[in-house]
Amino acid sequence: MLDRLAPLPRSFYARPVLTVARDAIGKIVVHASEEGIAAGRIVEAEAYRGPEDRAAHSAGGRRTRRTEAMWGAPGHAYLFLLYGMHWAFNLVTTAEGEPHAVLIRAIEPLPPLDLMCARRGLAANRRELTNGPGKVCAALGLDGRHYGMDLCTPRLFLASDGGTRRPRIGRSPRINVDYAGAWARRPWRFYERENRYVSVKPRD
DNA sequence: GAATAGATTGTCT
DNA sequence: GACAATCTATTCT
Repeated sequence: MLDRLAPLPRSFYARPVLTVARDAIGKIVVHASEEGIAAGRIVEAEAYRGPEDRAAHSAGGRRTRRTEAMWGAPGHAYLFLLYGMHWAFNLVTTAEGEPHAVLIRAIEPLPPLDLMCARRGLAANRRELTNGPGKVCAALGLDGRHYGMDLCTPRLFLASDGGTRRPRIGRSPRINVDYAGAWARRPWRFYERENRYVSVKPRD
């Protein structure tokens, strides 16, 4: 099943970041590593749009070693370390020189589940498997080594599910960006309604 | 179910 | 030296 999936083209990422974030819901992330294959349906994602968006790492035009990937060409991976112990996975979007990215906050794991369960130390069908950005990276086996990786290769990519399931999409403010003032209240988080793997319960 | 504390490290001021 | 787009275990109710 998973081996029949083909990477979405770069044109998928080379669009406005809010469009990509919304369109990412229902897409499948695949990571094929030496350990094996792991994949899931994206059920929650957030858009970050520097330099004007004060919640983005690229806010105010910040361009450092850490944020460099955000400024690069669309269709690449931006990963960063949170709180010294969890990685977060983002899609670089829009165009080179525009530091926009989509944070993948939650996925619904797809079989085979054994590798993801082993990496998380949890039984299958536990929603804690992948209901948060750090958990997604742990389950998929993503970390700093994947920084800047091209998402249009068979190693790490997004794919369409072939339109088998049409997600009902909800919107809400982004999670844990209170420091960004008015920007924190923008509804730039997208999620699949009623999906049990969505991290923070939306109030809709 | 909600609230809280503690973990732990690369990056930037 | 402060801090971060978080997670987990624990301790409540």
